Amino acid sequence: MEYKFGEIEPKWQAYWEENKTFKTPNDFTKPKYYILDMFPYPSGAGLHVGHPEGYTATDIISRYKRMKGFNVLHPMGWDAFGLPAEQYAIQTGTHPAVTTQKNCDNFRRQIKTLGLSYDWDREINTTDPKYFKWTQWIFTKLYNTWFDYEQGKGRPIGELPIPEEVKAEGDATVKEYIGKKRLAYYDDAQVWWCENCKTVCANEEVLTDGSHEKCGNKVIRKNLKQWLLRIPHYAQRLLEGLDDLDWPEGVKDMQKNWIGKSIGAEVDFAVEGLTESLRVYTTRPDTLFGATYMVVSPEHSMLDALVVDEKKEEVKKYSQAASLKSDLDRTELAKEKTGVFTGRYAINPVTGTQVPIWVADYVLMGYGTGAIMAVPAHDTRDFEFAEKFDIPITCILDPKDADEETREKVLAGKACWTEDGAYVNSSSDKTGLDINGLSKTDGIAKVTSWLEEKGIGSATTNFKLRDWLFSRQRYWGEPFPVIHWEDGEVTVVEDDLPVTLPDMEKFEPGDGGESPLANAGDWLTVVDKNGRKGRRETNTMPQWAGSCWYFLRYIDPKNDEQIFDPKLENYWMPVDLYIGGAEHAVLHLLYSRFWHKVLFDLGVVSTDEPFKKLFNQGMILAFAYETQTGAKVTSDLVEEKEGQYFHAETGEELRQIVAKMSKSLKNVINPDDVVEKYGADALRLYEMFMGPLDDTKPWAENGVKGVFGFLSRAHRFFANPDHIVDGEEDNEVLKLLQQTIIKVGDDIENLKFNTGISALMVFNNLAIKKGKVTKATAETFATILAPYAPHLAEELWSIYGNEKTLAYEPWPVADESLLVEDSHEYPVSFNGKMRFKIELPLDMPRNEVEKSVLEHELAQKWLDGKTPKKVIYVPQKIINVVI
RNA sequence: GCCCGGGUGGCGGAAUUGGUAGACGCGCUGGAUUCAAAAUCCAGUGAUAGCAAUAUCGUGCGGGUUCGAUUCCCGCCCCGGGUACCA
Repeated sequence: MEYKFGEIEPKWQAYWEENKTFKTPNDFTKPKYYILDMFPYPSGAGLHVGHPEGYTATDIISRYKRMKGFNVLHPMGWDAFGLPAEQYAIQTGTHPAVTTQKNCDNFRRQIKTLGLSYDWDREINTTDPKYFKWTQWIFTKLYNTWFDYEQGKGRPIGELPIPEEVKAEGDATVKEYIGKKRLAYYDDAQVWWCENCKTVCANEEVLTDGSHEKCGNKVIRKNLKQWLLRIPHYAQRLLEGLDDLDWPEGVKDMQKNWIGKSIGAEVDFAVEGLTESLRVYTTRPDTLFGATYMVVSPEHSMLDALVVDEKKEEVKKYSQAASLKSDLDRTELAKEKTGVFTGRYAINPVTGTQVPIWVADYVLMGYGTGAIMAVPAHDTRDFEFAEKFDIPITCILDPKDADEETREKVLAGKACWTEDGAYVNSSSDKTGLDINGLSKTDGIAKVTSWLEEKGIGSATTNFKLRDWLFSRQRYWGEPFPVIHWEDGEVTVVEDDLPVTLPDMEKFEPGDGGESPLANAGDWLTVVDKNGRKGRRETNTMPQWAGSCWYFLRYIDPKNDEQIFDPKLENYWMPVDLYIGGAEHAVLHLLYSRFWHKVLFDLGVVSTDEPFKKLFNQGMILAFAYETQTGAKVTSDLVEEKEGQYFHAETGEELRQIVAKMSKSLKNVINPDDVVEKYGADALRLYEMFMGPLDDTKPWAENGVKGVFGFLSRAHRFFANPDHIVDGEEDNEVLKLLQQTIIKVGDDIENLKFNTGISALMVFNNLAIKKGKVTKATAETFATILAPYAPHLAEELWSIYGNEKTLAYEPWPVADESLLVEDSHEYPVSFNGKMRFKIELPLDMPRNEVEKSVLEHELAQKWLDGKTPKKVIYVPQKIINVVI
């Protein structure tokens, strides 16, 4: 009875397709369950084994939930705009649409061979004009929305109150005023530019080392007119929204850090010889007594006014040098502080003393006010700077808990102390402020209210989150529905969407940051009814645009009248479970939440957050091999003998290590090959059996053989009518079956697929050992196997004479009465060490339990004549004798 | 530097309201089957000592709490991820 997966699997895949088994009806009478995969970018390389990991997990849950009576929405689509197709077009002249179509077809074919239960009638593609019509539509909504801080929500731009003084200035000023409030705006921006990709990229797309996350090339700064989105307006909402989400804490932390909320105060320092004061932002207004100098960033707007004549030349030189430095030089490696004294002094408002104002590039213009008060005694950066330039260091926090040596140094201004301490030197007769003896919280509160009374400061909140750079110099992306008119007006087109891409033959980007669309001929030019000429926006949207909202389109993918039917949205949203890689922790997931909140405020969607529960699958790595000296050896040159590894040519013994799959190591696993050799069910099972879903783990072909063995044994046993008998089921089998039903179900609910499979294996082992089971048992086994190995399960189900698919058979309910025990085999320990076991009735009174244990012959041995001090008896758990 | 996550057999990994450490699978060893091999089946398999029954040790390291700690607390070490002049 051979396990012919090569026949079984295509047969059932064809059955599901022909019968539209997984078509999802909009059946409002059933409870819904929306389970979503992060849709892939269909690359030319096809699926790798990382894709099916998440897809199998969601498929198992989908199949399980259907059996539990839910109406399950489980769709798939393509995030198909993107660079590779465009680069291929530049090289070969093949239109990106052609390449994309081919790749999508290949991905779909591959995914179908895995037996995943998607509703293919809901397939979407971000490059389809019928799809990106609505991406553009959302862009127009962003453009026409402003954030009302009083109500804490986005509102239509028409509801924006215009102040009288603005109105008085005329239409142009009103327009400008409105433009400054829109969530999408077009402006000069200092942007990250990747010379390799010839495009700009968002802050979030630049890695820590200053390289572009797409290609690894170092990015540079450039000034360009670009579209930006005012995501910081939603910073507070995005932060608060995280609290109620069932997401991995790590991802929430990453988003929190990225949003970077800090609470502090803005303080105005009077500047000697100027009427204008210098405003700084600080999180520690209570350390004002220790502020011995100030720093403004080289880009600060007041810099010119601050610099005294004799310092002009020096400061100018310094600022120019700073502007030429890349941000990388300014932050990453250049730990050595640099700066120049402006020659000007400010007055410390709490001490009334003079403090010098410096310019230094360790202060960034983009955060706070671009100027700081420096407290060198208690801030590492300020301390380094003050030491280098011999600026006074005043200790105002006594490190009471530190060791004596450190404490003395800190008090003397010879060391920096950044922890808490007791205020010293924190009072002034001149200004009357005194915070000595207060706690940190009280100190901050007292100084802040003192500043507020004097009208020179106020409590302020700051966020690290910056405007989102939203345009790219690419061809293969959503065109902006935007026209730049010859008279300088910019309009956003709201009717006649979509704006489609022009057909082109050359896709090279222009020099100096011009999109390929700048050469688009007729497409470029527009004339309005008054004869005014305009030029279409030539930048396109970033790849994130299409993925920001795709989960909404699955709900009603063919609707040409609306983005979706609100009734359907109301039923299906939010996404109940979203599974994908952790690499999207801040990018896609933050952008998506932002758009969703705007759409929520505008009443387009019914939920404030799109994804109720999020889960990250771990990365799949592969084994690689290296010599004793650490030289890597490609996998085709490795031989395994008796569990050890040798170089096929030199015979040298090799070490097995774990590494990312890579072409250079020749250790890439192609799912097609696995399906060919072991079948889709084996691939699915192994992907889940490897370990916890969220762990990073290495692929091992022997592991695939292991689960393949399980499927073969299960098939050999359960598909053979000789093993399926009538009559009463064996008690042991019956009992284990109930336990397995519970275990497999619970493990699916908790995404612990590896142990669920283990339970199925244990049951299979027992059935084989017994040699026979009843038909009822066999059918139950097929049912609980189905989410994991659906092809084999359907096969068995039909062998038992069922004519319909088991995809909608109810999940079995365990008969818990069969699991009730009347006795328990207790482990008996002496001083915590397990020594022997004893079977005792559950209803035995405590004193009799103790008696039975102590009378046991082995107990005499361990007691060794002594009287036990105490006997711990935990019913149904253990017995511990303390001697 | 800071913030997360993690260290358990030869390997992937089980087990946490504190209660038999090592489920399940791989690998390995022995046996059955075979002319032989593959495949399959059966048995064994944490380390050390012992013919064995059995004993001692054992969940990164060092302490602590407890009748009892992989699990809780304190202090370290190592690995992975994120982030970094954000005032």
